Amino acid sequence: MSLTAKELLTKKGVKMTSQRLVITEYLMQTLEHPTADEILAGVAEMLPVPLSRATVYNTLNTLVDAGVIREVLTEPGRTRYDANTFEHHHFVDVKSGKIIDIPQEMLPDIEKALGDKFKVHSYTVTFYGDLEDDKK
Amino acid sequence: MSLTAKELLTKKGVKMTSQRLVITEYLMQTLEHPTADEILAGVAEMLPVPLSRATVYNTLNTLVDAGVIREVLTEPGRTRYDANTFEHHHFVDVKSGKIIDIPQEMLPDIEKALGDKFKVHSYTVTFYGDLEDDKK
DNA sequence: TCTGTATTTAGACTAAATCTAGAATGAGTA
DNA sequence: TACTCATTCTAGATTTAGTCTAAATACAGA
Ligand SMILES: [Mn+2]
Ligand SMILES: [Mn+2]
Ligand SMILES: [Zn+2]
Ligand SMILES: [Zn+2]
Repeated sequence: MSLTAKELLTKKGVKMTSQRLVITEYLMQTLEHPTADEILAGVAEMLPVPLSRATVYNTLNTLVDAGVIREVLTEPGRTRYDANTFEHHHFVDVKSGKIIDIPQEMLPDIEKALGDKFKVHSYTVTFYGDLEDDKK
Repeated sequence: MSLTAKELLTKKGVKMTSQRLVITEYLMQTLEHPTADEILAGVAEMLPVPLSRATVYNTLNTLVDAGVIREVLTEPGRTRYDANTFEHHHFVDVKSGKIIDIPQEMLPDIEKALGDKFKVHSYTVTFYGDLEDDKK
C-alpha cells in the first residue's frame, strides 16, 4: 500500500500547496521521466490559476531537496524528474529515448566496491542500449 | 606508451586542425573534467588566432562523435568533457566538486546483469560522496 | 595555381534555469 | 472575524549553455 501524494508531502515535511500537490501527483502517476517543460504542460490544466515556469522550477527544486523526487541526468542539457524514490537505476533505449527503471536488486552490489577512501552517499547507474522488441 | 594527441586524431580519422589539436591536448593533460567554457579559457592563449565559442562546441562534438573524448554528466545543466577513453566511472566529492576517475576494474561486472531484454551498449556509474582526507 | 569543400569566426539566436519585485495566500493569533 | 507576517506564487527579466547563420579562411586535390 503506497502513500498518496498528500501523505508523502506531509511525511517529508513539505508545506502543502495545490501547485506542489499536482506536480507531485503528476510525477507519481507516470513511468516516464519528464522534463520541467513537460511537467508544466501536463499539470497546468489541473489548476484553476495560471502556473508559471518559475513555480514549476521552484517546486521541483523544493521536492528534490525534501527527497520527494529525484533528478535524472541521462542526456546533456535537460534535467528529468522521477517520483520513484526506491533505490533504482535507468536504462535508456537509444532508439526511442524511453527511460526504464532498473531496480537496484537487478544489479550486483557496488555500494562497497570503492573501499575506505571513498565514502559513497549515493550512486546512479545509467545504461544505454537497445530494448529488445518483446519488452516494448 | 600512450598516443600523442596528434596520433590519436589520426587514428580516429579526425582531420587535423590547430584548434582540434590544442583542445585534445588540453583534455589529455588534465585529470579534471572541464566544461566547454573552461576549455575555451584554457586553450585560447595557445592559438595565434581568436578562438570562438562555436568552434569549441563544434570541436567537442566532433571529438565526441569520433570517440576521441567523452561527455560526463554529473550535475544538471553543465556538460563536462573527458579524454580518458578507457572504460571508467566517476566519483564526485560533494564538498569540493572534484571528479575522480574510477577504473572499471574496481567495480563488479554489471555489463550482463540486465539479461536478454536489454542490449547494453554502454553504461556509466556516478558515485556521490565524501573523499576521505588522506586520499586528497 | 585554381577550385571546391571543410573549418572557423563573430555574433545572433534558442532554450534551460534562475532571479526579482510585487501580489496572493494562508497559518497563527488577538 | 480581522490582522499580521512569513511563505509562496506570479510574470517577466536575466543569465548561461549551447546552437545556428553567413561570411571569411584554410587547405587538399586537380
Ligand atoms: Mn537543481
Ligand atoms: Mn552533444
Ligand atoms: Zn526512474
Ligand atoms: Zn573520467
